[in-house]
Amino acid sequence: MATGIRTRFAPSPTGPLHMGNARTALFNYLFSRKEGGVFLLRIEDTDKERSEKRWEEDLLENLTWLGLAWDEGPFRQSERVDIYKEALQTLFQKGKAYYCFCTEDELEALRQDQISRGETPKYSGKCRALKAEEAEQRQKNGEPSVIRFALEPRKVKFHDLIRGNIEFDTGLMGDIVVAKDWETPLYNFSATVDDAAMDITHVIRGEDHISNTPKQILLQEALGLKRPLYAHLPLILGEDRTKLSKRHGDFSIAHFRKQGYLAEAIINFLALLGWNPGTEKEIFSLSSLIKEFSLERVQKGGAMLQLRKLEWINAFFIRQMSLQKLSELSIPYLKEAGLVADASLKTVEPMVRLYQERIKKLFEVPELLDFFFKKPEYSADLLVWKDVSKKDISKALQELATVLQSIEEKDWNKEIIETIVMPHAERQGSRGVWLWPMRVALTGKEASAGPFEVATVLGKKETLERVASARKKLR
RNA sequence: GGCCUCAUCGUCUAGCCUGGUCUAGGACACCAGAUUCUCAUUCUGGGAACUCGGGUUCAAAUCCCGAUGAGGCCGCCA
Repeated sequence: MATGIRTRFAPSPTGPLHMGNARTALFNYLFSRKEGGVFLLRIEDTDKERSEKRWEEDLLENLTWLGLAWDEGPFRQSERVDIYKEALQTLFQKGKAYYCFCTEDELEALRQDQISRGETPKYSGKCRALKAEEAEQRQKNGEPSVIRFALEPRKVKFHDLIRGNIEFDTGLMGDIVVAKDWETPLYNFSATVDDAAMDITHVIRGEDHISNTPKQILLQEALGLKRPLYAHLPLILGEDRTKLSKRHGDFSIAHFRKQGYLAEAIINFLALLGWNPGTEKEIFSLSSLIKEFSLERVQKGGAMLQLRKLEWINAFFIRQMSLQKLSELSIPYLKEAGLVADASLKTVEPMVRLYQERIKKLFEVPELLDFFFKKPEYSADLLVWKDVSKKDISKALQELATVLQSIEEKDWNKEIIETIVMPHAERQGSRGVWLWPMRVALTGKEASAGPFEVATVLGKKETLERVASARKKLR
Protein backbone atom coordinates (compact mmCIF):
# COMPACT_ATOMS: atom_id res chain seq x y z
CA MET A 1 0.00 0.00 0.00
CA ALA A 2 3.03 2.16 -0.30
CA THR A 3 1.61 4.36 -3.01
CA GLY A 4 -1.65 5.09 -1.31
CA ILE A 5 -3.50 4.60 -4.55
CA ARG A 6 -7.18 3.79 -4.16
CA THR A 7 -9.56 2.84 -6.94
CA ARG A 8 -13.15 1.76 -6.91
CA PHE A 9 -15.69 -0.10 -8.97
CA ALA A 10 -19.09 1.45 -8.41
CA PRO A 11 -21.85 -0.34 -10.27
CA SER A 12 -25.54 0.18 -9.71
CA PRO A 13 -27.47 -3.02 -9.02
CA THR A 14 -29.98 -2.42 -11.77
CA GLY A 15 -28.78 -5.21 -14.03
CA PRO A 16 -26.27 -8.04 -14.20
CA LEU A 17 -22.51 -7.65 -14.38
CA HIS A 18 -21.82 -7.45 -18.10
CA MET A 19 -18.84 -7.17 -20.42
CA GLY A 20 -18.73 -3.38 -20.18
CA ASN A 21 -19.01 -3.26 -16.41
CA ALA A 22 -16.59 -6.07 -15.97
CA ARG A 23 -13.94 -4.39 -18.02
CA THR A 24 -14.22 -1.23 -15.96
CA ALA A 25 -13.85 -3.36 -12.86
CA LEU A 26 -10.89 -5.17 -14.39
CA PHE A 27 -9.02 -1.97 -15.27
CA ASN A 28 -9.59 -0.56 -11.80
CA TYR A 29 -8.43 -3.82 -10.31
CA LEU A 30 -5.34 -4.08 -12.50
CA PHE A 31 -4.31 -0.50 -11.89
CA SER A 32 -4.60 -0.71 -8.12
CA ARG A 33 -2.84 -4.07 -7.96
CA LYS A 34 -0.08 -2.89 -10.24
CA GLU A 35 0.49 0.18 -8.09
CA GLY A 36 0.16 -1.67 -4.83
CA GLY A 37 -2.99 0.21 -3.97
CA VAL A 38 -6.48 -0.60 -2.75
CA PHE A 39 -9.43 -1.61 -4.90
CA LEU A 40 -12.83 -1.19 -3.39
CA LEU A 41 -16.37 -2.05 -4.31
CA ARG A 42 -19.24 0.33 -3.86
CA ILE A 43 -22.82 -0.51 -4.74
CA GLU A 44 -24.62 2.56 -6.02
CA ASP A 45 -28.13 1.66 -5.01
CA THR A 46 -29.57 5.12 -4.50
CA ASP A 47 -32.31 4.50 -7.04
CA LYS A 48 -34.77 2.58 -4.91
CA GLU A 49 -37.07 1.73 -7.78
CA ARG A 50 -34.52 0.18 -10.05
CA SER A 51 -32.06 -1.35 -7.60
CA GLU A 52 -32.58 -5.01 -6.83
CA LYS A 53 -30.89 -7.33 -4.41
CA ARG A 54 -30.60 -10.08 -7.01
CA TRP A 55 -28.50 -7.81 -9.21
CA GLU A 56 -26.24 -6.97 -6.34
CA GLU A 57 -25.78 -10.68 -5.76
CA ASP A 58 -25.07 -11.21 -9.43
CA LEU A 59 -22.48 -8.44 -9.32
CA LEU A 60 -20.66 -9.87 -6.32
CA GLU A 61 -20.82 -13.45 -7.46
CA ASN A 62 -19.54 -12.87 -10.95
CA LEU A 63 -16.88 -10.42 -9.91
CA THR A 64 -15.61 -13.09 -7.56
CA TRP A 65 -15.83 -15.73 -10.24
CA LEU A 66 -13.73 -13.56 -12.54
CA GLY A 67 -11.14 -13.34 -9.80
CA LEU A 68 -11.47 -9.59 -9.29
CA ALA A 69 -11.19 -9.55 -5.54
CA TRP A 70 -11.89 -6.25 -3.83
CA ASP A 71 -10.03 -5.11 -0.75
CA GLU A 72 -12.77 -3.06 0.86
CA GLY A 73 -16.53 -3.16 0.72
CA PRO A 74 -18.98 -3.83 -0.63
CA PHE A 75 -20.23 -0.47 0.57
CA ARG A 76 -23.86 0.31 -0.14
CA GLN A 77 -24.89 3.87 -0.69
CA SER A 78 -28.30 3.02 0.72
CA GLU A 79 -26.55 2.50 4.04
CA ARG A 80 -24.68 5.79 3.96
CA VAL A 81 -27.54 8.26 3.93
CA ASP A 82 -26.20 10.19 6.93
CA ILE A 83 -23.03 11.03 5.11
CA TYR A 84 -24.92 12.53 2.19
CA LYS A 85 -27.26 14.36 4.52
CA GLU A 86 -24.34 16.05 6.14
CA ALA A 87 -22.88 17.06 2.81
CA LEU A 88 -26.26 18.37 1.77
CA GLN A 89 -26.36 20.52 4.89
CA THR A 90 -22.97 21.93 4.02
CA LEU A 91 -24.23 22.81 0.59
CA PHE A 92 -27.23 24.62 2.06
CA GLN A 93 -25.07 26.43 4.58
CA LYS A 94 -22.86 27.71 1.83
CA GLY A 95 -25.87 28.81 -0.14
CA LYS A 96 -25.02 26.37 -2.92
CA ALA A 97 -28.17 24.32 -2.67
CA TYR A 98 -31.84 25.23 -2.88
CA TYR A 99 -35.25 23.64 -2.98
CA CYS A 100 -36.88 23.44 -6.37
CA PHE A 101 -40.64 23.17 -6.61
CA CYS A 102 -40.93 22.94 -10.36
CA THR A 103 -43.04 19.96 -11.36
CA GLU A 104 -41.82 17.34 -13.76
CA ASP A 105 -44.46 18.43 -16.26
CA GLU A 106 -43.27 22.00 -16.05
CA LEU A 107 -39.67 20.93 -16.62
CA GLU A 108 -40.62 18.70 -19.50
CA ALA A 109 -42.50 21.57 -21.14
CA LEU A 110 -39.48 23.80 -20.70
CA ARG A 111 -37.22 21.16 -22.19
CA GLN A 112 -39.44 20.72 -25.23
CA ASP A 113 -39.65 24.44 -25.71
CA GLN A 114 -35.89 24.81 -25.59
CA ILE A 115 -35.37 21.93 -27.98
CA SER A 116 -37.86 23.36 -30.46
CA ARG A 117 -35.98 26.64 -30.38
CA GLY A 118 -32.75 24.77 -31.03
CA GLU A 119 -31.35 25.48 -27.60
CA THR A 120 -29.59 23.15 -25.25
CA PRO A 121 -32.13 21.91 -22.75
CA LYS A 122 -31.17 23.13 -19.32
CA TYR A 123 -32.93 24.11 -16.12
CA SER A 124 -33.82 27.78 -16.02
CA GLY A 125 -32.80 28.29 -12.42
CA LYS A 126 -36.26 29.59 -11.60
CA CYS A 127 -36.41 28.34 -7.99
CA ARG A 128 -32.92 29.57 -7.28
CA ALA A 129 -34.41 33.02 -6.85
CA LEU A 130 -36.73 31.88 -4.09
CA LYS A 131 -36.09 33.31 -0.65
CA ALA A 132 -34.58 30.65 1.60
CA GLU A 133 -37.19 31.13 4.33
CA GLU A 134 -40.04 30.95 1.90
CA ALA A 135 -38.67 27.81 0.28
CA GLU A 136 -38.13 26.24 3.66
CA GLN A 137 -41.70 27.00 4.61
CA ARG A 138 -43.17 25.57 1.41
CA GLN A 139 -41.03 22.49 1.83
CA LYS A 140 -42.21 22.06 5.42
CA ASN A 141 -45.77 22.46 4.27
CA GLY A 142 -45.29 19.35 2.26
CA GLU A 143 -45.05 20.86 -1.19
CA PRO A 144 -43.19 18.38 -3.46
CA SER A 145 -39.65 19.48 -4.07
CA VAL A 146 -36.14 18.38 -4.99
CA ILE A 147 -32.79 19.79 -4.03
CA ARG A 148 -30.67 21.48 -6.64
CA PHE A 149 -27.05 22.47 -6.70
CA ALA A 150 -26.34 26.01 -7.83
CA LEU A 151 -23.78 25.45 -10.56
CA GLU A 152 -21.16 28.10 -10.90
CA PRO A 153 -21.04 29.14 -14.56
CA ARG A 154 -17.43 29.04 -15.61
CA LYS A 155 -14.82 27.05 -17.44
CA VAL A 156 -13.91 23.82 -15.68
CA LYS A 157 -10.69 22.18 -16.74
CA PHE A 158 -9.46 18.78 -15.75
CA HIS A 159 -6.76 16.43 -16.81
CA ASP A 160 -7.75 13.00 -17.98
CA LEU A 161 -5.06 10.34 -17.68
CA ILE A 162 -6.11 8.82 -20.96
CA ARG A 163 -7.28 11.82 -22.98
CA GLY A 164 -5.29 14.74 -21.71
CA ASN A 165 -6.84 18.10 -20.87
CA ILE A 166 -10.58 18.50 -21.18
CA GLU A 167 -12.52 21.71 -20.70
CA PHE A 168 -16.22 22.35 -20.17
CA ASP A 169 -18.29 25.49 -19.84
CA THR A 170 -20.66 24.84 -16.96
CA GLY A 171 -22.62 27.92 -17.94
CA LEU A 172 -24.11 25.65 -20.59
CA MET A 173 -25.52 23.35 -17.92
CA GLY A 174 -28.49 23.96 -15.69
CA ASP A 175 -28.46 23.52 -11.93
CA ILE A 176 -28.46 19.80 -11.33
CA VAL A 177 -30.70 17.94 -8.93
CA VAL A 178 -28.47 16.49 -6.24
CA ALA A 179 -31.19 14.85 -4.17
CA LYS A 180 -34.86 14.03 -4.44
CA ASP A 181 -35.11 14.70 -0.72
CA TRP A 182 -32.85 14.52 2.32
CA GLU A 183 -32.93 10.75 2.28
CA THR A 184 -32.47 10.28 -1.42
CA PRO A 185 -29.27 11.58 -2.97
CA LEU A 186 -28.71 11.29 -6.71
CA TYR A 187 -25.75 9.89 -8.57
CA ASN A 188 -23.55 12.92 -9.23
CA PHE A 189 -23.83 13.96 -5.64
CA SER A 190 -23.48 10.65 -3.82
CA ALA A 191 -20.65 9.53 -6.07
CA THR A 192 -18.73 12.75 -5.48
CA VAL A 193 -19.21 12.60 -1.73
CA ASP A 194 -18.25 8.93 -1.58
CA ASP A 195 -15.20 9.19 -3.79
CA ALA A 196 -13.88 11.78 -1.36
CA ALA A 197 -15.05 9.96 1.77
CA MET A 198 -13.40 6.78 0.57
CA ASP A 199 -10.20 8.58 -0.40
CA ILE A 200 -10.40 7.49 -3.98
CA THR A 201 -7.29 8.72 -5.76
CA HIS A 202 -8.10 7.51 -9.27
CA VAL A 203 -11.57 7.49 -10.74
CA ILE A 204 -11.42 5.03 -13.62
CA ARG A 205 -14.76 4.74 -15.38
CA GLY A 206 -16.43 4.71 -18.77
CA GLU A 207 -16.25 7.51 -21.27
CA ASP A 208 -19.96 8.10 -20.82
CA HIS A 209 -19.07 9.87 -17.57
CA ILE A 210 -16.86 12.53 -19.11
CA SER A 211 -19.66 15.06 -19.14
CA ASN A 212 -20.51 14.30 -15.50
CA THR A 213 -17.00 15.16 -14.45
CA PRO A 214 -17.29 18.97 -14.48
CA LYS A 215 -20.45 18.76 -12.35
CA GLN A 216 -18.68 16.56 -9.86
CA ILE A 217 -15.69 18.87 -9.78
CA LEU A 218 -17.92 21.85 -9.00
CA LEU A 219 -19.53 19.82 -6.26
CA GLN A 220 -16.13 18.95 -4.83
CA GLU A 221 -15.13 22.57 -4.80
CA ALA A 222 -18.37 23.61 -3.11
CA LEU A 223 -17.89 20.97 -0.46
CA GLY A 224 -14.18 21.57 -0.06
CA LEU A 225 -13.27 18.07 -1.22
CA LYS A 226 -10.12 16.89 -2.89
CA ARG A 227 -10.22 16.24 -6.60
CA PRO A 228 -9.23 12.72 -7.63
CA LEU A 229 -7.40 11.91 -10.84
CA TYR A 230 -9.63 10.85 -13.71
CA ALA A 231 -9.23 8.23 -16.40
CA HIS A 232 -12.09 7.73 -18.83
CA LEU A 233 -12.09 4.40 -20.58
CA PRO A 234 -13.30 4.00 -24.15
CA LEU A 235 -16.72 2.41 -24.46
CA ILE A 236 -17.39 -1.14 -25.46
CA LEU A 237 -19.60 -1.14 -28.51
CA GLY A 238 -22.18 -3.51 -29.94
CA GLU A 239 -22.33 -4.60 -33.56
CA ASP A 240 -23.93 -1.30 -34.55
CA ARG A 241 -21.05 0.58 -32.93
CA THR A 242 -23.22 2.07 -30.19
CA LYS A 243 -22.83 1.70 -26.45
CA LEU A 244 -23.51 -1.84 -25.29
CA SER A 245 -27.03 -2.27 -23.97
CA LYS A 246 -29.73 -4.88 -23.53
CA ARG A 247 -30.91 -4.64 -27.08
CA HIS A 248 -27.54 -5.92 -28.27
CA GLY A 249 -28.34 -9.24 -26.63
CA ASP A 250 -27.23 -10.89 -23.45
CA PHE A 251 -23.71 -9.78 -22.65
CA SER A 252 -23.90 -10.61 -18.97
CA ILE A 253 -20.96 -12.40 -17.44
CA ALA A 254 -23.41 -14.95 -16.04
CA HIS A 255 -24.51 -15.78 -19.57
CA PHE A 256 -20.99 -16.33 -20.86
CA ARG A 257 -20.19 -18.35 -17.79
CA LYS A 258 -23.16 -20.60 -18.43
CA GLN A 259 -22.02 -21.09 -22.02
CA GLY A 260 -18.79 -22.47 -20.70
CA TYR A 261 -16.45 -19.58 -21.17
CA LEU A 262 -13.63 -19.61 -18.66
CA ALA A 263 -12.99 -16.70 -16.33
CA GLU A 264 -9.37 -16.60 -17.53
CA ALA A 265 -10.50 -16.27 -21.14
CA ILE A 266 -12.98 -13.49 -20.39
CA ILE A 267 -10.36 -11.59 -18.42
CA ASN A 268 -7.81 -11.98 -21.19
CA PHE A 269 -10.32 -10.94 -23.83
CA LEU A 270 -11.55 -7.92 -21.89
CA ALA A 271 -8.04 -6.73 -21.13
CA LEU A 272 -7.22 -6.62 -24.83
CA LEU A 273 -10.34 -4.61 -25.55
CA GLY A 274 -8.99 -1.12 -25.19
CA TRP A 275 -5.57 -1.98 -23.91
CA ASN A 276 -2.48 -3.72 -25.27
CA PRO A 277 0.97 -4.37 -23.93
CA GLY A 278 2.78 -2.86 -26.88
CA THR A 279 4.27 -6.23 -27.69
CA GLU A 280 2.83 -9.05 -29.75
CA LYS A 281 1.90 -11.03 -26.69
CA GLU A 282 -1.78 -11.87 -26.65
CA ILE A 283 -2.24 -14.45 -23.94
CA PHE A 284 -2.30 -13.19 -20.39
CA SER A 285 -3.12 -14.50 -16.97
CA LEU A 286 -4.54 -12.11 -14.44
CA SER A 287 -1.19 -11.97 -12.68
CA SER A 288 0.74 -11.22 -15.85
CA LEU A 289 -1.78 -8.49 -16.63
CA ILE A 290 -1.10 -6.94 -13.26
CA LYS A 291 2.58 -6.80 -14.12
CA GLU A 292 2.13 -5.33 -17.56
CA PHE A 293 -0.89 -3.09 -17.23
CA SER A 294 -0.62 0.65 -17.54
CA LEU A 295 -3.20 3.36 -18.10
CA GLU A 296 -0.90 5.02 -20.64
CA ARG A 297 -1.49 2.14 -23.01
CA VAL A 298 -5.25 2.36 -22.86
CA GLN A 299 -6.94 3.21 -26.17
CA LYS A 300 -9.06 6.26 -26.76
CA GLY A 301 -11.45 4.95 -29.36
CA GLY A 302 -14.38 2.68 -28.56
CA ALA A 303 -14.05 -0.99 -29.34
CA MET A 304 -16.58 -3.36 -30.81
CA LEU A 305 -16.87 -6.72 -29.12
CA GLN A 306 -15.58 -9.54 -31.24
CA LEU A 307 -17.07 -12.75 -29.95
CA ARG A 308 -15.01 -14.81 -32.38
CA LYS A 309 -11.88 -13.72 -30.66
CA LEU A 310 -13.30 -14.52 -27.25
CA GLU A 311 -14.11 -17.99 -28.50
CA TRP A 312 -10.61 -18.41 -29.84
CA ILE A 313 -9.05 -17.33 -26.57
CA ASN A 314 -11.40 -19.63 -24.69
CA ALA A 315 -10.49 -22.59 -26.88
CA PHE A 316 -6.86 -21.72 -26.40
CA PHE A 317 -7.17 -21.81 -22.62
CA ILE A 318 -9.10 -25.07 -22.83
CA ARG A 319 -6.29 -26.63 -24.84
CA GLN A 320 -3.73 -25.40 -22.31
CA MET A 321 -5.63 -26.71 -19.33
CA SER A 322 -4.72 -29.90 -17.51
CA LEU A 323 -6.87 -32.87 -18.46
CA GLN A 324 -8.02 -33.25 -14.91
CA LYS A 325 -9.17 -29.65 -14.61
CA LEU A 326 -10.98 -29.77 -17.93
CA SER A 327 -12.66 -33.02 -16.95
CA GLU A 328 -13.75 -31.59 -13.63
CA LEU A 329 -15.26 -28.62 -15.39
CA SER A 330 -16.97 -30.84 -17.95
CA ILE A 331 -18.79 -33.11 -15.52
CA PRO A 332 -21.43 -30.57 -14.46
CA TYR A 333 -22.31 -30.01 -18.11
CA LEU A 334 -22.66 -33.75 -18.70
CA LYS A 335 -24.94 -34.03 -15.71
CA GLU A 336 -26.95 -31.03 -16.74
CA ALA A 337 -27.54 -32.61 -20.14
CA GLY A 338 -28.77 -35.76 -18.42
CA LEU A 339 -26.06 -37.96 -19.91
CA VAL A 340 -24.86 -39.14 -16.53
CA ALA A 341 -26.27 -39.07 -13.04
CA ASP A 342 -22.85 -39.13 -11.59
CA ALA A 343 -19.51 -39.39 -13.30
CA SER A 344 -16.09 -40.03 -11.90
CA LEU A 345 -12.97 -38.37 -13.20
CA LYS A 346 -11.66 -41.79 -14.10
CA THR A 347 -14.43 -42.42 -16.62
CA VAL A 348 -14.60 -38.92 -17.99
CA GLU A 349 -10.92 -38.15 -18.42
CA PRO A 350 -10.25 -40.57 -21.30
CA MET A 351 -13.24 -39.15 -23.17
CA VAL A 352 -12.36 -35.54 -22.57
CA ARG A 353 -8.79 -36.20 -23.61
CA LEU A 354 -9.95 -37.05 -27.12
CA TYR A 355 -11.86 -33.80 -27.37
CA GLN A 356 -9.65 -31.30 -25.63
CA GLU A 357 -8.51 -29.70 -28.84
CA ARG A 358 -12.03 -29.59 -30.24
CA ILE A 359 -13.87 -27.94 -27.37
CA LYS A 360 -14.41 -24.23 -27.85
CA LYS A 361 -16.63 -23.78 -24.83
CA LEU A 362 -17.77 -26.18 -22.15
CA PHE A 363 -21.37 -25.89 -23.26
CA GLU A 364 -20.46 -28.03 -26.26
CA VAL A 365 -19.13 -30.90 -24.18
CA PRO A 366 -22.39 -32.91 -23.97
CA GLU A 367 -23.13 -32.82 -27.68
CA LEU A 368 -19.54 -33.77 -28.44
CA LEU A 369 -19.34 -36.63 -25.95
CA ASP A 370 -22.92 -37.94 -25.86
CA PHE A 371 -22.15 -41.09 -27.85
CA PHE A 372 -19.89 -42.35 -25.09
CA PHE A 373 -22.91 -42.54 -22.82
CA LYS A 374 -25.61 -43.78 -25.17
CA LYS A 375 -25.92 -45.71 -28.39
CA PRO A 376 -25.44 -43.41 -31.35
CA GLU A 377 -28.36 -42.57 -33.57
CA TYR A 378 -27.70 -41.99 -37.24
CA SER A 379 -29.01 -42.94 -40.65
CA ALA A 380 -27.50 -45.74 -42.68
CA ASP A 381 -26.45 -43.27 -45.36
CA LEU A 382 -24.00 -41.68 -43.01
CA LEU A 383 -22.00 -44.91 -42.93
CA VAL A 384 -21.22 -44.60 -46.62
CA TRP A 385 -17.80 -43.33 -47.52
CA LYS A 386 -17.83 -41.22 -50.67
CA ASP A 387 -19.33 -43.23 -53.56
CA VAL A 388 -18.60 -46.70 -52.17
CA SER A 389 -21.64 -48.96 -52.32
CA LYS A 390 -23.54 -49.94 -49.22
CA LYS A 391 -22.72 -53.53 -49.98
CA ASP A 392 -19.01 -52.85 -49.88
CA ILE A 393 -19.36 -50.81 -46.71
CA SER A 394 -21.21 -53.70 -45.12
CA LYS A 395 -18.46 -56.03 -46.21
CA ALA A 396 -15.83 -53.71 -44.78
CA LEU A 397 -17.66 -53.63 -41.47
CA GLN A 398 -17.94 -57.39 -41.43
CA GLU A 399 -14.21 -57.82 -42.01
CA LEU A 400 -13.53 -55.12 -39.46
CA ALA A 401 -15.57 -57.00 -36.89
CA THR A 402 -13.58 -60.15 -37.52
CA VAL A 403 -10.29 -58.32 -37.20
CA LEU A 404 -11.36 -56.55 -34.01
CA GLN A 405 -12.63 -59.78 -32.57
CA SER A 406 -9.17 -61.26 -32.95
CA ILE A 407 -7.63 -58.64 -30.69
CA GLU A 408 -7.35 -59.82 -27.15
CA GLU A 409 -8.98 -57.88 -24.38
CA LYS A 410 -5.65 -57.14 -22.75
CA ASP A 411 -4.30 -55.67 -26.01
CA TRP A 412 -7.29 -53.37 -26.44
CA ASN A 413 -5.57 -50.06 -26.76
CA LYS A 414 -5.19 -47.43 -29.41
CA GLU A 415 -1.72 -48.46 -30.62
CA ILE A 416 -2.47 -52.12 -31.02
CA ILE A 417 -5.89 -51.62 -32.57
CA GLU A 418 -4.36 -49.22 -35.03
CA THR A 419 -1.43 -51.45 -35.99
CA ILE A 420 -3.78 -54.32 -36.56
CA VAL A 421 -6.60 -52.52 -38.36
CA MET A 422 -4.60 -50.07 -40.43
CA PRO A 423 -2.98 -52.58 -42.82
CA HIS A 424 -6.46 -53.82 -43.73
CA ALA A 425 -7.71 -50.32 -44.29
CA GLU A 426 -4.65 -49.52 -46.43
CA ARG A 427 -5.48 -52.36 -48.78
CA GLN A 428 -8.84 -50.80 -49.69
CA GLY A 429 -7.32 -48.23 -51.98
CA SER A 430 -8.61 -45.55 -49.67
CA ARG A 431 -8.45 -45.93 -45.90
CA GLY A 432 -11.75 -44.19 -45.71
CA VAL A 433 -13.57 -47.31 -46.84
CA TRP A 434 -12.82 -48.85 -43.45
CA LEU A 435 -12.13 -45.89 -41.22
CA TRP A 436 -15.11 -43.73 -42.07
CA PRO A 437 -17.81 -46.36 -41.40
CA MET A 438 -15.93 -47.57 -38.35
CA ARG A 439 -15.92 -44.09 -36.89
CA VAL A 440 -19.55 -43.47 -37.76
CA ALA A 441 -20.56 -46.85 -36.31
CA LEU A 442 -18.94 -45.91 -33.04
CA THR A 443 -19.91 -42.24 -32.79
CA GLY A 444 -22.87 -41.74 -35.11
CA LYS A 445 -21.31 -38.47 -36.14
CA GLU A 446 -20.00 -36.88 -39.26
CA ALA A 447 -17.19 -35.31 -37.28
CA SER A 448 -15.53 -36.77 -34.25
CA ALA A 449 -12.29 -37.96 -32.74
CA GLY A 450 -10.45 -40.80 -34.48
CA PRO A 451 -11.93 -44.32 -34.57
CA PHE A 452 -9.08 -46.07 -32.76
CA GLU A 453 -9.11 -43.69 -29.84
CA VAL A 454 -12.87 -43.90 -29.57
CA ALA A 455 -12.80 -47.71 -29.77
CA THR A 456 -10.25 -47.80 -26.99
CA VAL A 457 -12.44 -45.76 -24.69
CA LEU A 458 -15.59 -47.70 -25.55
CA GLY A 459 -13.96 -51.06 -24.92
CA LYS A 460 -13.97 -54.18 -27.03
CA LYS A 461 -17.45 -55.38 -26.25
CA GLU A 462 -19.19 -52.08 -26.88
CA THR A 463 -17.15 -51.48 -30.01
CA LEU A 464 -18.13 -54.81 -31.51
CA GLU A 465 -21.76 -54.24 -30.64
CA ARG A 466 -21.79 -50.90 -32.38
CA VAL A 467 -20.08 -52.29 -35.46
CA ALA A 468 -22.66 -55.07 -35.55
CA SER A 469 -25.60 -52.72 -35.28
CA ALA A 470 -24.12 -50.59 -38.04
CA ARG A 471 -24.16 -53.65 -40.30
CA LYS A 472 -27.78 -54.25 -39.42
CA LYS A 473 -28.62 -50.73 -40.52
CA LEU A 474 -27.17 -51.44 -43.96
CA ARG A 475 -29.39 -54.41 -44.59
C1' G B 1 -29.63 21.20 -31.87
C1' G B 2 -25.52 22.32 -28.00
C1' C B 3 -21.27 20.50 -25.55
C1' C B 4 -17.52 16.71 -25.16
C1' U B 5 -14.67 12.70 -27.17
C1' C B 6 -12.72 9.77 -30.97
C1' A B 7 -10.82 8.41 -36.17
C1' U B 8 -4.87 2.64 -39.18
C1' C B 9 -6.98 -4.08 -42.55
C1' G B 10 -14.09 -6.82 -41.88
C1' U B 11 -12.84 -6.78 -36.24
C1' C B 12 -9.21 -5.91 -31.99
C1' U B 13 -4.85 -3.31 -32.54
C1' A B 14 1.13 -1.89 -33.16
C1' G B 15 3.38 2.42 -35.09
C1' C B 16 1.93 8.60 -33.84
C1' C B 17 4.28 11.90 -28.18
C1' U B 18 10.50 11.90 -29.80
C1' G B 19 8.57 13.00 -38.46
C1' G B 20 12.69 9.27 -42.46
C1' U B 21 14.27 2.32 -40.56
C1' C B 22 6.33 1.75 -42.75
C1' U B 23 6.67 -1.10 -50.21
C1' A B 24 2.41 0.12 -42.38
C1' G B 25 3.61 -5.07 -38.09
C1' G B 26 0.59 -8.70 -35.13
C1' A B 27 -3.95 -11.25 -33.75
C1' C B 28 -9.11 -12.95 -34.77
C1' A B 29 -12.00 -13.92 -39.02
C1' C B 30 -11.63 -15.22 -44.22
C1' C B 31 -9.28 -17.84 -48.63
C1' A B 32 -5.63 -21.49 -50.50
C1' G B 33 -2.24 -25.47 -49.47
C1' A B 34 0.23 -29.41 -46.30
C1' U B 35 -1.17 -33.36 -42.67
C1' U B 36 -5.84 -36.40 -42.65
C1' C B 37 -11.41 -41.37 -42.73
C1' U B 38 -14.17 -36.69 -40.67
C1' C B 39 -13.88 -32.62 -37.60
C1' A B 40 -10.43 -30.20 -34.64
C1' U B 41 -5.31 -29.18 -33.79
C1' U B 42 -0.66 -27.85 -36.07
C1' C B 43 2.29 -25.76 -40.06
C1' U B 44 2.89 -22.82 -44.73
C1' G B 45 1.12 -19.12 -47.98
C1' G B 46 -2.57 -15.18 -49.50
C1' G B 47 -5.97 -11.04 -49.92
C1' A B 48 -7.09 -6.96 -46.62
C1' A B 49 -6.17 -0.40 -43.73
C1' C B 50 -3.24 5.04 -42.65
C1' U B 51 -11.42 9.06 -43.64
C1' C B 52 -10.83 13.42 -46.87
C1' G B 53 -8.66 18.36 -47.98
C1' G B 54 -5.14 21.94 -47.00
C1' G B 55 -0.59 23.45 -44.50
C1' U B 56 4.58 22.82 -42.15
C1' U B 57 8.97 20.03 -43.91
C1' C B 58 14.10 17.79 -48.07
C1' A B 59 10.61 14.06 -45.97
C1' A B 60 3.99 12.97 -42.69
C1' A B 61 0.28 7.28 -40.82
C1' U B 62 3.21 10.35 -37.56
C1' C B 63 3.10 17.76 -36.42
C1' C B 64 -0.85 21.96 -37.40
C1' C B 65 -5.69 23.64 -39.36
C1' G B 66 -10.30 22.51 -41.52
C1' A B 67 -14.03 19.28 -43.29
C1' U B 68 -16.41 14.73 -42.86
C1' G B 69 -17.80 10.61 -40.20
C1' A B 70 -18.69 7.94 -35.63
C1' G B 71 -19.82 7.79 -30.51
C1' G B 72 -21.08 9.87 -25.66
C1' C B 73 -23.78 13.30 -22.63
C1' C B 74 -27.53 16.94 -22.31
C1' G B 75 -33.00 12.83 -16.36
C1' C B 76 -36.33 13.95 -9.91
C1' C B 77 -31.06 6.89 -14.05
C1' A B 78 -26.22 5.55 -13.08
